[in-house]
Amino acid sequence: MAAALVHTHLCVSKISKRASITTAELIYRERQGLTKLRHSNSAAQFRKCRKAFKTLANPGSLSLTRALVTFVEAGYLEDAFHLFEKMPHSDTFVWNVLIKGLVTNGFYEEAIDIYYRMTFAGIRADNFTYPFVIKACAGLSSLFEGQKVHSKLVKTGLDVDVYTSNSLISTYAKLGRIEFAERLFVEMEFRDLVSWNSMISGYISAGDGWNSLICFREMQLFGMTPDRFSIISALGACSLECLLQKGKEIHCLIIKNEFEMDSMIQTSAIDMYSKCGRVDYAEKFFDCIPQRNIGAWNAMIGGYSLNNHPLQSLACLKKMNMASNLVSDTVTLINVLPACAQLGALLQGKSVHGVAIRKGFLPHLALETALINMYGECGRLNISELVFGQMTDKSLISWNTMVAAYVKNECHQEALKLFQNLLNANLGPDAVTIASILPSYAEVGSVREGKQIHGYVAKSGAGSSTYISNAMVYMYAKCGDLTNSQKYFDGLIFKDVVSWNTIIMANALHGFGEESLRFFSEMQAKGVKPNASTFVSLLSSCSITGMFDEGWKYFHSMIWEFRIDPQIEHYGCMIDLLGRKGNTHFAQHLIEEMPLAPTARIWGSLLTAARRNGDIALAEHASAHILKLRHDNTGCYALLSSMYAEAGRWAEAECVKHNMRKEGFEKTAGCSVVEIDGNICRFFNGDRSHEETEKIYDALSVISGKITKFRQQESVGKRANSPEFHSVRLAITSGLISTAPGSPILVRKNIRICENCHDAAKKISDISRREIVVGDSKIFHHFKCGRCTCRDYW
DNA sequence: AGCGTGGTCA
Repeated sequence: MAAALVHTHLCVSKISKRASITTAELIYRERQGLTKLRHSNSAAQFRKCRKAFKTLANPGSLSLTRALVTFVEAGYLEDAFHLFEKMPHSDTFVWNVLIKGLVTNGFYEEAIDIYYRMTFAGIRADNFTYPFVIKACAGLSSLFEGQKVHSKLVKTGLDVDVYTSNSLISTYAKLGRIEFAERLFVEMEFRDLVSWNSMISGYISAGDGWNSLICFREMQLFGMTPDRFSIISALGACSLECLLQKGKEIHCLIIKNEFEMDSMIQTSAIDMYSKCGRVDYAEKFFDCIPQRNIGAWNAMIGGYSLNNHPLQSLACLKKMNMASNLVSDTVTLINVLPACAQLGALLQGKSVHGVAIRKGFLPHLALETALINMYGECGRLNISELVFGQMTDKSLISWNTMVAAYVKNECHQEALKLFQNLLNANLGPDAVTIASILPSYAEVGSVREGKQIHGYVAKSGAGSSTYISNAMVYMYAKCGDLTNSQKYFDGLIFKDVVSWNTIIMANALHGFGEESLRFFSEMQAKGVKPNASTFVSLLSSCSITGMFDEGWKYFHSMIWEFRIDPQIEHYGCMIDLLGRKGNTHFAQHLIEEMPLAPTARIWGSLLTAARRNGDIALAEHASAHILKLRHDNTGCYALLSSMYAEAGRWAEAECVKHNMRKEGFEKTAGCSVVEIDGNICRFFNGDRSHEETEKIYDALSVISGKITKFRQQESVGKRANSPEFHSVRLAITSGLISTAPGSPILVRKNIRICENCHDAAKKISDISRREIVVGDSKIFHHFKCGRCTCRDYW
């Protein structure tokens, strides 16, 4: 209790810094207060406040209590506090007024402290006190405090008060304990309209629109007539569950009850229609409002953003600024930012940020989160990071948004690091977090990390989502663990078309073409209709494993049997397939003839084909197109320069390297990762930083001796960038000497494996009698008995 | 006596 008292004084001093009021100060404050009140445009309040100040200046005529009420009503917490400390406060009423003032102004912690100070002073809290105290618990998100207060209520018998019970219902719902709210509601002896409304909105806090609507119907069966509160909540329930029909019914109720001029109902109705995906209905409703309030505008601006009409969203904001005297508030900005994000309109986004700063809206949790998202979508991660770093208050949503921003910009390492911080901060990841982070695990995660995230998926209950399950199947496959990917897939109770597409792609990635085809037949046998993505997986599988005839067969059946128009990705697969067959002319022809504009990825396929066929002219042609289309062309430059080098055209090779540096690109350093006893070992080319370096290099020299019989002499020179010491070989060797004989070795590499190492890996798999799996930037190579699943084309 | 419950757009 002593601690609570000390705390109270600290908190009080936050609000009221001075200890006493002088007459001069009073006059000053009066002037200040009066000016403020004039602005607030309330003549009645203005007169009252003036009277209150007079009362204070002239203690003879006093009604200090009345003055206190006036201060609290005007929101002058400082003055209220001064007065409170100076007046006798043996009366419950005085305390109640102060607590009310604190709660309505958001000083929840202080309100709770005053409540404890009150009980400590021996003043009995009454049925007027508790609704505020309970509301403060909700504001603090403190279930602990809430339950403490509740038990006190039961002890004093005040829990039968309908006001108090109603507050408890909504507070429990807000604190995530809808079952407590339900129990209270059921056990209430007398339920009024507010009780029903609290329950209806309580279900919405719990994210349960269905029960909210059931409650809404039941209240009518009990003879209660819904008021504006009930209607606003019911509309919220329709938005939550996307129930357009039900929403229209409630719209009828609005008309019947003549609530159309209620601005909050207007806002809710616009929101309901746009959340149900009918921005046109929302627009109609909006257009019929003669005097639009800021809420209606905000809902409309948000509705356009939500339904992917970013230009209309921006236009709506402009219209608001032009056609009305309304000014943007925080919600306006929060709603228009997704539109900037969708358009990638950095300039507009920045100007919104500017407005937020100028108007003093920051820091603001939701607004900052929207900014992080906008900058992330516009590719300005550094600003996202800056905003995130400066946030004084972060919610799980802000964390999720930052993770998603990293993932969107393919900064997977950063995403994983942030996710780790999130776990360390003891913020339980939710389904959104997991869905955002899984692609990063797929891109850079190890099998061990994959299993770790598997644990979080199970713990968070996110595994019941098919979306997340599919991402898990893909993640395991992308981490190199096809067995667990398969297992996870087999364990799925509900498999949608994406699940099947994923397992087909998973097998394609690992070069198991026949398996892919088998899954394709199986999905059709199970009655799942393939979609365009199914064929991307299937055709990729054909091209990766070189099933030429099957590839064309499926391409044709896609068009003629399944009536799916080929998209650019399908053409990409076919061009890969043609390239693999060495038919570069036909590949080029297909690019020219296809009805879609070729992308950098398409020219990349042609470039790969050119490389395999040693066709430098074609490679130059493809590269020229890539350089025009894409910004980051590190891979393209690297490939071209190595082709020139292989052909002995050194000057041109050097020229390409020069251009690359000129544009500010560095050749990506090759890096391979192998997992040994759950530890991740990372190797660069010629890396000597590993603690077992001597052992690894000794073993590698023995291996090299066995696989390159006549080149032995050369390697004495030991150039660090010689293929002999490429990162893949270091990783494989490290795996060989540190794991049990006969067990498979899994290595992942950030860039394409070079031909020399591919050849070496085949031989190593043969002489060591081990299965070696190497995942490079494109596919997984399963080396076994001197052969690779990619059949030497990648 | 006066202080009380539920609500929109994020």
